[in-house]
Amino acid sequence: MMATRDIPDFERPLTTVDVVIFTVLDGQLQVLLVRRPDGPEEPFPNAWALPGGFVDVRLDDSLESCARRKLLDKTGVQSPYLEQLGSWGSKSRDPRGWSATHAYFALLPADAVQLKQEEGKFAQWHPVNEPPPGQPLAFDHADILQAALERLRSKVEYTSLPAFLLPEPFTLPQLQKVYEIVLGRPVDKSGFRTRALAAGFLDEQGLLDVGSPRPAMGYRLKDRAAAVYFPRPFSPRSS
Amino acid sequence: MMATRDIPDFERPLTTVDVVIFTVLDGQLQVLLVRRPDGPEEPFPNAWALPGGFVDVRLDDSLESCARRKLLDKTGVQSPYLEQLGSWGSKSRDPRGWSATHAYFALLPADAVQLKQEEGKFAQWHPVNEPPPGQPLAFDHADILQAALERLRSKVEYTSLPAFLLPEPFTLPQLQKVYEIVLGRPVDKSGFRTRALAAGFLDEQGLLDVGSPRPAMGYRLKDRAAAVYFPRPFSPRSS
DNA sequence: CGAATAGTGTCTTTCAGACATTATGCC
DNA sequence: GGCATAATGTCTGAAAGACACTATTCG
Repeated sequence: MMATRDIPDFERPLTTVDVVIFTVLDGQLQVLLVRRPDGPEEPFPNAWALPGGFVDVRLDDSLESCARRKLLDKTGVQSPYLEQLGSWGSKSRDPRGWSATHAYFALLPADAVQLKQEEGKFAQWHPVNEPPPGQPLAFDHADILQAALERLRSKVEYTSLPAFLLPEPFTLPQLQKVYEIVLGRPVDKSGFRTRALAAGFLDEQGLLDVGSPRPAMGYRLKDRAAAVYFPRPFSPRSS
Repeated sequence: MMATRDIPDFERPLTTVDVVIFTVLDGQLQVLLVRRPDGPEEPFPNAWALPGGFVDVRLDDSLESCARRKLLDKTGVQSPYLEQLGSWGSKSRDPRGWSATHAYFALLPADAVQLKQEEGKFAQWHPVNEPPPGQPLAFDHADILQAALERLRSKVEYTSLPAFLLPEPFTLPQLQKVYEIVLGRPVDKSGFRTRALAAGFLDEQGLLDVGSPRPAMGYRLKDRAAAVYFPRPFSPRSS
């Protein structure tokens, strides 16, 4: 390595933040995408992309606050579950120059979201299993989305993450459904209930009538800031 | 969010990469630290710091190749186990300005390292349990080191990561020792052997005499590039 | 009273942890 | 042959998965 003695005089990389925002809507896991602006000088004009953009050193105190700002702008949600996913940086990922993006992923209940339509820019939910129509995602956002999905699916096996996708209060059958949606496979009811309750992240909120024949107990999270880790992962018995 | 239509005209954050390099030496988990340069304009002069520095857009194709370059510079090691840890960015972490660092962590066998002493800059191994003498670590490197330790200790519970800390070939008792060093607790021999062998990441290399009364089977990794995940974590029986 | 969903009980099998035992090589 | 370490065997208890059963509400 050469001089760290001083700030280097060569070009600084571009610094951006992107947020992968998940929710469950219509029984599917969905991700929020925005359309890139049109224009001859724009990278990936009109393509769908993850919400994000440049770090603004005048507005943002930190990477995380930058991510929260973008999240608030797009969804109106103040404090969803938010975790850092990783960073992607190379000289080729953005045609405008050497760029590094810091990716976050967020989980929130669909009903909390007020999609903002500003200046002809559309934010829209897309099922993660159906690629958005038209061109592929802008930049390396397909890679980032893929990584976010893998992280989510892997953590769902042993954490309370899916609870952040539901509006409160929710019932255990509803929560189980979300686990099944994210995992893509059925989950045993009895085992699920035992584990979820034993993990101790739920507070009872009284019976809840959700339209099914028999009302079920409503629950809310004890702590909407942090996920809870189960001692062992869910796993179908390997025969 | 405002204009992503164009590259913003305000200041760009500084972009750096730091590497947390672990090895096992003298029966302890150790981390490689370097001394910050001295000088009136230097941030944290003379303090110990993680090896790292600015991304050089002329030299580095990507964040990872930047990390590998710094690793090679400091240790001479070409391809250790390397994984991204996360990023830390804020306006206050570096007195020189808004800065974002991309942290990686690397595992390597101590004997592979040729510590380079250049221009009076010292790279030196430090046991992770003993804070280095003098001032605290530069920047937020104590936080980063802490995060790396947590990541390592957590992954050791259910992956083959410790194998990357040993020179090949190694024996199972040696490997078990490394697990115990990183975990900070004893591990049952029988269970360890069963799990390690069942995980299928080892290749037999013939008997190895390591000075103990009875020679033990030597092993090497089938794949030095990737860690293997165990189906279930190690865990002492919770009585 | 029947249908549909909520919630509980029970059985079985797996498997990790604990610990005892055997195997091997060296002095 | 004894000692130290390597390697394997055995037992047991905990717990997860599978599935059957009971409970509750509504029409």
